[in-house]
This record gives sequence, structure tokens and C-alpha cells, in this order.
Amino acid sequence: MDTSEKIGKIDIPKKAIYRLSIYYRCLQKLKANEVETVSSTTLAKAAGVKSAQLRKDLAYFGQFGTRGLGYPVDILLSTIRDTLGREHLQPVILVGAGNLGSALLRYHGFEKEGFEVVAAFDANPDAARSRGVLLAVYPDSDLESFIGENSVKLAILCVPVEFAQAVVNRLVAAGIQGILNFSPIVLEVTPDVTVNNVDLALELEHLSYFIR
Amino acid sequence: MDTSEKIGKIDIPKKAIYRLSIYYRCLQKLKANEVETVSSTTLAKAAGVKSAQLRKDLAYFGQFGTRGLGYPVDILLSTIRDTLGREHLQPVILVGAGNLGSALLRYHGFEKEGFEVVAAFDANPDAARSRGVLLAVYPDSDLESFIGENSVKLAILCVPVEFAQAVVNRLVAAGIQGILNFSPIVLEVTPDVTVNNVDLALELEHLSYFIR
DNA sequence: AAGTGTGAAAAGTTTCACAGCG
DNA sequence: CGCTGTGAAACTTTTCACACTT
Repeated sequence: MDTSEKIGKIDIPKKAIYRLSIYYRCLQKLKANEVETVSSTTLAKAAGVKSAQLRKDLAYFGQFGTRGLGYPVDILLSTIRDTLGREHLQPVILVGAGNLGSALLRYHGFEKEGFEVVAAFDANPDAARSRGVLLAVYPDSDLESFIGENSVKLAILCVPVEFAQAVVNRLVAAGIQGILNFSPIVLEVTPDVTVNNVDLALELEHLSYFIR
Repeated sequence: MDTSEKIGKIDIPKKAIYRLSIYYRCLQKLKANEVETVSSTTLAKAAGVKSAQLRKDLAYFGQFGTRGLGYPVDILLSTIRDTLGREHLQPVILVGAGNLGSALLRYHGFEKEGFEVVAAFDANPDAARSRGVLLAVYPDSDLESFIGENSVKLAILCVPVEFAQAVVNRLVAAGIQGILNFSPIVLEVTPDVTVNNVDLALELEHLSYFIR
């Protein structure tokens, strides 16, 4: 029974999944430098973790290291890509093209890492367009039909905090399964939906505790 | 190793400190509604945690609940504020007023939560100014003197990834103790400096694992 | 010799459950 | 009675250390 009945994802620690993304970045850099093999010590140092942790993390989803040698960069890259579900471009929508939202649209950090923001929505599309956003900005009434027709599963949420929960309810009902939430609020969703909170003021507050 | 003294902050779990900020927000809302007392069950629900956890978290830094009644909103608020080191406005600088950086300057999420972004720095201040930033944008050569003269301890870092480590070295040497880092890179700092990473693409990647 | 894979110990967190106070 | 404060149990994650493979 300890041989996992639970298929695939179930028992990889959540934090290990975050680290997988970090490893992925480091491996891309190595590959760009035409490195073919890397040891757990070297990769761990680049990723800012302990080598034992790296080995354990990788072991969660297979054995592909060679003892005495290290890990083949190529194989690790494609395995992590598959594990993270990044084989194909994931379409993403952005809801709330206000100050922060339209900034994110002009910022190309997502595209660089292989996510395509396919559309933006706002209660007032014209205002957003005037903020220098090049992407199509639709009225939020089009949300449901767009999500359905384009099978979008991921959404970035930047609406004002007082509207956040209501918009989330609509997103979830329309089929969104993952939400990157920038509003400082605890969102309620069904258990099959994953919410990731990015709360900038909270991060600063946290820092402020650690400075003396 | 376990030389852990009870000197002030030392042994509150790190995750509890994050939650403290969340509780703080919820309490502010309660106070705005003129609620005077709140039970652990109610506050916990608002914060999205279990009531036992809330009680344990609060107990880390004192006892101020009244059995049978709950916690006094006012006292909790000021205690958390003190614990987080938020008694006084913390000045913050922003380094790298490019796309994301200047967006954050126009976004007022920090000010709303009581942080004052006092200055911005960029290798090319004119370009930043043209992005509609109202705050003073200084050339990055002024960093060290500004930090020294204004005793700034917190910095938001939005420079391109290839410059990030070099800029951080300068910030740390100049006396910065907490860094909110938006570059997708693992920064090396001395142990007395705290780095908080906000890696937007990484958050999306993480979500992408959980959708099926 | 170099470096993975992994059980087992340690450390860190959360949850339980209930005594005890107002 | 209602609700806090908290030891102890349960669970999660990290680290250690070493057998084992190339």
C-alpha cells in the first residue's frame, strides 16, 4: 500500500512543487550554457537549497540521476516540465485592468516564462485601454463566454478588494481552476480550485518584522 | 543549536508571523465596524484559519483574551502592530522603475497599508519619469547616500534579473535589512538581511500544477 | 572516487481536546 | 455556559548519514 496507489501528484509535498519551478529555471540556465550533467550539490547551490533536499525532491517523481555522475540536464528539464503540466502553453486571463492589472499586462514576466495572457477583462474596458494596454480588454460581462469558449483554466485577479469575492464566484462557476489573487482578502472557493495569494503589503509587513 | 532564548521575537514560528498580518487586516475591518470584542472562532473564520491555530498564534506573544468572552479588538490591534514593528511608518525605497517598478509606484497598495515609498531609483531616471511616475526618481548612483541619510531599512527590488545581485550587494552594504525581490533569481545576502521573493511566473507555474 | 537514493532522526507546524477562568 | 490557553498528539517537512551504484 505504501507503493502509491495514489496516482501521480498526490503525495509530493506542496513546497517541493514550488521548488520544482526554481530548479527548472536553474536547469534552463545550465542548458543555455550547454551543461549536460549536473550534480545535486551544484544545482542545489544555484537554487538556494540543501543538496539532500534537492535529491529528495527529485526522487518524488522518479530516479534519473546516475550515481557518481549527477543528473542529465535535458531529461530533468523535460521531466519537470511534464510534472508541472507545462508541456503546452497555458492560456491565462487577467481580470481587473486597473493600476496593478494593467501594469502586469505591460510587464512581460509571464510570457517570458511561457504563459500566454490571452485576454483581459474590466468593468470599464475603455479606461484600461487608455492605460497603454495593447491586449484586447473586454467588458467583464464577457467573462463567462470567453472562459467557456477558450477552455481557460487560469486567471490573474486584480480587481478592487470589495469586488474580489463576487468575481471569483463567477470565475469558478465558469470553470476557472487556478487563481493568482492580488487582492488582500481571503477568498472562498470550492476545494477543487487553487488560489495563490500575492499580497504585496503583507510581504512588506513581514519584512518589517525582521528588521530591528 | 537549540540556544533559542526567549529574547523578544526569536521563537514565534515564521508562518505565524505571516498570519499575524492577516489577523491585523481582519481586526481593522472589525474595528471599522465598531466591534469591540471578537472570539477566536469568528476571527479565525475571517482569516481563513482554524480557531485553535489563531489562539496558539496569539498566545505566542501574550495573553489578552478573556475566557468566556473573546479578545478585545483594540488591544489585539495595538499588540500586533507593536509585534510587527509597525508602530511607526516604515520608509521604503523602490529600486528599478521599469515596467513593473513604475507600476508598483502608481499602485497604492503599499500606502494603503501604511508603508511610505519615499524614493525611487533607476539607472535611467528620465525614462521612469516618463512612465507617469509622480514620485522623485533618482539615478541609482545616489542609492548609498540616500539610504544612509534617511536610515531606510526596506527596499523593493524590481531591476532586471541580470543586475539584481549586484544591486542587492550595494543595498546591503548601504544598510538595507529587508528586501522585497521581484526578480526571478535566488539572491545571496548576509544572514542579517531578510529577502522576500515575489516571483509572479513561479506562482503561475505552481497553479498550473494543480489544474488537471 | 564521486554522487545518488533513501530510511530514519530531527525539526517545525498544526490540530486536538480539555482544564480552568470569567 | 462560552471561550481562552495550552500540553500533548498528529502530521508535515527538512536534514542527516550512509549503503550502494557507476
